[in-house]
Amino acid sequence: MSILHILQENTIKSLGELYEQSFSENDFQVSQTKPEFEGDYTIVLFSLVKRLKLSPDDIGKQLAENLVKNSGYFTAYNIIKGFLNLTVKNEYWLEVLAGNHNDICFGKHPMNGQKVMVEYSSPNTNKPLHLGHLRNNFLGWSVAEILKANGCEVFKSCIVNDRGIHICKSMLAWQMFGNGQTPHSTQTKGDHFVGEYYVKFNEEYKKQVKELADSGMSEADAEKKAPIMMATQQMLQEWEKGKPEVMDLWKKMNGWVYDGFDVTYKTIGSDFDKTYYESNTYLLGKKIVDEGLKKNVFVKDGDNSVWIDLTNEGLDRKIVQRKDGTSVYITQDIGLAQQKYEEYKIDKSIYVIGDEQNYHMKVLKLIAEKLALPNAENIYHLSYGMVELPSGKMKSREGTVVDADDLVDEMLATSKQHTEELGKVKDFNAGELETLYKTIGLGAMKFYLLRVDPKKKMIFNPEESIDFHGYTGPFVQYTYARIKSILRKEPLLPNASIDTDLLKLEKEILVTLEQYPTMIAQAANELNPSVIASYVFNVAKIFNSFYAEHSVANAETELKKYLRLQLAVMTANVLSSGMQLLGIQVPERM
RNA sequence: GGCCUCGUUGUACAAUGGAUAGUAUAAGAGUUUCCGAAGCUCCAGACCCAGGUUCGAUUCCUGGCGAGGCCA
Repeated sequence: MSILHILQENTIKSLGELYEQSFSENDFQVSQTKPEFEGDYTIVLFSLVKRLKLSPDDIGKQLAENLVKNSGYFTAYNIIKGFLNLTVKNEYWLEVLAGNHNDICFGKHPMNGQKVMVEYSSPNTNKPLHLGHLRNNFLGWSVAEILKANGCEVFKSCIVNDRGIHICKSMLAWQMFGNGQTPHSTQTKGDHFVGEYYVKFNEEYKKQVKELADSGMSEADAEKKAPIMMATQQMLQEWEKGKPEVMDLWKKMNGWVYDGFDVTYKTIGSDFDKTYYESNTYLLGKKIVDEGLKKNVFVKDGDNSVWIDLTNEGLDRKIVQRKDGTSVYITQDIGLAQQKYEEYKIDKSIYVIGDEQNYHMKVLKLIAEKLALPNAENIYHLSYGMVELPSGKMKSREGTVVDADDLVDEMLATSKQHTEELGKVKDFNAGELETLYKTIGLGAMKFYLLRVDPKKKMIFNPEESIDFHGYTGPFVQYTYARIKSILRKEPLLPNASIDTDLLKLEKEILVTLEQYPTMIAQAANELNPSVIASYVFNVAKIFNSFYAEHSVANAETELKKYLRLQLAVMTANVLSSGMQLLGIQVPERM
């Protein structure tokens, strides 16, 4: 139990004794004491003033006296303008340190029996991954790890959008312009290869539309009547009927794409416990429509299309099956939601999907609830904002989309350049250097994309992300490597006793380290890795400022040296653990 | 047109309704015979506007203005 909880419980108890009423933790606020004041934790007294009809000073004084006398955890207090600052006894902090400094699992919570699925990444197979996918992948992976650390059993899943008109576009363009070329024959990564034909399709399409429009056809008609588009529509129908040549082509080209994706996923560290393919799940929609009609959740219109009325929920009437009997995305998604539950018996289902789908996901959840799917209320859309560049928004039409692989390459090159400029790694061999560049480059990118609240749109600045100064991944990695270096030179040896006199900065490190379990719980609760990112950075910063002034080597006494080494070990463990939750590689040297 | 999200220093990000609105960068001033200066110390700069609720509002509510997204 953290000192925060201890303080809350004792405060509730003390208030009860003093004023003979019952209190809860919502009746007052506890926060960490600001550095410029004396004390470790602060109770804000204003919320109690009205209820007790006493002045903040009186309440503070009575409460503090009681806490100091009875709890056994607090040694001193002061009251400033309605804020009660309490000092926790040194023995408590030293016990935390002695008991946990060597525990590499410190901060992680025991299994709680909850099963959670995190669906993320979810690519289309007609083009390669881009910058937006990177935010998605890093978020999904990190959230899954954070939930595990918080005690959940987690299944990572991915739904591959492997069918539909967009795939057929690439396929048709390859038939027209491919000349039998393959990723192998052109030395191109498979997903990029297929993506090129998607671009070629659009170029040809635009050309044909313009020709038709020039010959007098209306713009709208031209868009429908362009031969290449009609051929694509026909191919989609043939695919749905399972025509062998089309299926073979489809399998071949998707295979190329998967080979490409595998490489990217391996580089960025994404993995999945279960991959779903839309080609297998898109028929689940039909089952759902039947079920919905039976339960009178859906209604059939005169033209045979099926609808759901969500006007009472403040939304629209929404179509769930077209008049030709084909299902729409939303119904397929509900079918898959049901299948996930049946296969894994999950308590909670998290979808990492961009915020442009907020409306879609709201409807999905609502329909699932109306159909009374198990745990429908525990469908959660982890919505994230778009990633923009300093130069502006990414627009596929304008060709300003940043390719994931290209960006990763750029990050590796930059990390190499910066590292070489510093010239600190002369004793590294070629293999170690390559690993290091990857560790730094990817660490920089992950930290930068995760340090922002997921809900908010953000600007990704590649140059700034790989800066070794400031609020960045490399700074945290550097701090870790530096601690490991100190510990190599001066290992921590067992010692019977420890200095009980703490410097203010030593205590600041301890207070911060002790909060790690709370931070994991908060990050899991909010599904927000930025909580961990800012915490880890804070730990690194405090460590640096402390050891700049108070080195291990020059410690005043042996007891001080021992204490500082213990602190260094615990800091390294927390940094390492936190970086792993963010998917960041932990360098022993850099 | 309807619905949703967001406006915080030059820039990028924080802040369960609480202390002097944090942090990082860039700008300015220091700091390497000292365990890693990829560090540390100091300095200066911001809540879109107008109302309302409150002991107290960047936060909650209403209305503007501005940016973005979704739907037909």
